[in-house]
Formats: sequence, C-alpha cells, structure tokens
Amino acid sequence: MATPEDAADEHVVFRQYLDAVGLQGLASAEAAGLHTSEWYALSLITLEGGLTSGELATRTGLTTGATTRLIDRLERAGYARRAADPTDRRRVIVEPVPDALGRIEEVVGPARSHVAEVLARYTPEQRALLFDYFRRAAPAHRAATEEIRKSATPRRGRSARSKGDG
Amino acid sequence: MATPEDAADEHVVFRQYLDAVGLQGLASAEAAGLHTSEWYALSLITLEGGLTSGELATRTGLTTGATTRLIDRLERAGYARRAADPTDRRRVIVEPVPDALGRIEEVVGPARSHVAEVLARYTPEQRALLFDYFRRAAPAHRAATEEIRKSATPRRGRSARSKGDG
DNA sequence: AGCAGTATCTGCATGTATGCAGATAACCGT
DNA sequence: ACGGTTATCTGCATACATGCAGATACTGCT
Repeated sequence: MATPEDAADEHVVFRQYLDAVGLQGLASAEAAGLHTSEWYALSLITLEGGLTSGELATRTGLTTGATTRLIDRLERAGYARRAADPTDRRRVIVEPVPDALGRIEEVVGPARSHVAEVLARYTPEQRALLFDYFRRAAPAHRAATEEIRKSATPRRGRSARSKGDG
Repeated sequence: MATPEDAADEHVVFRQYLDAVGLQGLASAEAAGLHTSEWYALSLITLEGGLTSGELATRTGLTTGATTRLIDRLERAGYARRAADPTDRRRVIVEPVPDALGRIEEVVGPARSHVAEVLARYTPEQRALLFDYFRRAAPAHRAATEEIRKSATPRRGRSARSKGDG
C-alpha cells in the first residue's frame, strides 16, 4: 500500500474524487437555481449564520454594489433575507432563511443517498474513521479555498482590465 | 459512535465537508479562469479523453450552438483543442490539451497540500481505507450528479421560457 | 449521382452579472 | 450639533453566455 506506483494511483483517484464531488456541487447549485457566486455566498452565510453586506463583499471578492444585487437575487430566490443590525443601523445582516438549509438538502438529497450506500458497506469503526476524516478535511479544504482565491488570476470579464471594463 | 445524536452530527459534518470540497472546486475553476459550464465541460472531456461537440452538448445540456462557443472559449483559454474525427469529417472531437491536467493540478495544488497534511496524520492502513472510500465514492457522486442534473429546475435565464427567451 | 439526414458553425437578439461612481443614511468623535 | 467616516444602495455602461434559426459541410442510402 505504499509503492511509488500506488502514489501515482492515489493521485489520480483523489483528483477524480475531488472532481466528482465538485461537479456534484455545481449540479446542486444549478438545481437550486443559483449561480456560482450566489451559491458561494449562500454557503458563506449559512456557515457563519449571517454576514453583513460588506463582509460578504469582502469574502466573495465582489464590489459592494455587486454584492447588493447578489443579496437581492438571494432574497428573491427565497434563500436569504436582510435583517437589521441592532448595533449599527447602517449595516445589513444577510442571513439564511430558516429553511434554506432544508431546501438545499433537498437538492443534495440524491447525492446523500448515493453516498450513504457507499458508506453502508463499511463497518462502524471504518465509518467513524471516515467521518473523522470529513471533520478534519473540511477546514483543510476551506483553507485551500482561501488560498486559491487569493492567488486567483483575474479572468477576462473580471476586474483588472486595462480599460474601463465597465 | 452510533447514537441518534451522532447521526445528526454526522449529517452536519458531511454537509459541511461536501460544501467545503465543492467551494474549493469553485475557487479552482475561477482560478483557472473558467466559468462553471466550462469547468464542467473540461472535466467531462478530460474524464472521457475526448468527446464530440454534439456529445458535449448533450452532456452539458447546452444547445449545439452554445456548445460551439463553449469549445471556442476552452480552446482560447488553452485547455482544449478541436481534432478531426477520422471516421466522420463532419464531427469535431474536443479533447484536452496535453498539459491541461497539469495546469489544473497547479491550480488545485494548494488544496492538495492542505489535504495531504490531514492525510499524513493517519496510519497507512487508515489511509488505505480512505482511498478505498475515495475510489468508491467518486462514481457515487457522479451518479448523483446525473440525477441532480436530470431533476434540475430550469432556472431564470435558462431554457423553457414561455416567450422567445432569446 | 442525387437526396435526405446529421454535425457543426455563424448571425442576431436577449438576459444578466458586474464594475464604477455618486447618493443616501447612519455612526462617532469633538 | 457638526463634520468626517463608513455602510449600503442606485444609475449607468459593459461584457458575456446562451438560445434560436438558418447556413454549411459531410455521410450514407438508393
């Protein structure tokens, strides 16, 4: 289980796995009727429980103006809502609608059952190990995301164009 | 490791894990300078080694016209290229450029190292189990993706509008 | 050879996400 | 109370992905 060949194999296996999970996320987003920026933002606010518009702008890398529209869309789609910040009335706290998670779960449902089938083939001890991994890997992936986003090459249509761009 | 509370816990852990992986995929796509449809298409062609334009259209759910443009963008971005089908000269085979995978790996690099750190904390036997899971889970996620895409509610701006839509 | 069917590409129109800059409202220190 | 600062929103302009319909090139059958 540790020959050089296996290492290369692991490489491929892992890539394909990440790919499959990522693509499933894409499909989920689309099924939920959300574009990636919206999906990303929704993920952020559900994870944090709520973020101010400005925070959301920073985290998504969008301008505050674009973020306002993003929140509009999220609200219109029924996934999030604006709430007042009791300590600062300028601020807008964007929080997930109570059953936003439920609606997402519904979309992701098929995935869950397919994976559940796979998980069912393991012993309780093995499952425990897997969940231990999930627990530890999630923060690692989040850290990686931060890193990737920081290094992201601005794309066509993104910011940093020589001309006005918009 | 199997009380009802843990089940709920597992639910959350798994959701957050999937979320983290999915978001990392999004970040990778963006870092690669690709939109989600392009990322998805690229994934398909690398996985299959090559697809005809029509096949790609079917698999992505786009029209053939939109697919042509998609291929254009993928080509322009240097990830894919058009090749002639020797058996049918009408056909165009879209295949990944030789080092497309390498460029993607580069983008995903940070993720790999973060996760590698996590994996390093396990024993070889445990790692073997984890990779066994990756191997089995990937097809499950792909199946789930298919299912989700099939059930996908056409979104605003998508097809199935009462009027011309475009 | 001719014709119907098929695969891809192109022209045109549209919806939409986004950036930028200015407007508005609220906070905070003096 | 006032002025500077900060948070969000709105108006305008732009780029772009996509759909649809027609054009073009090729295949396979008769």
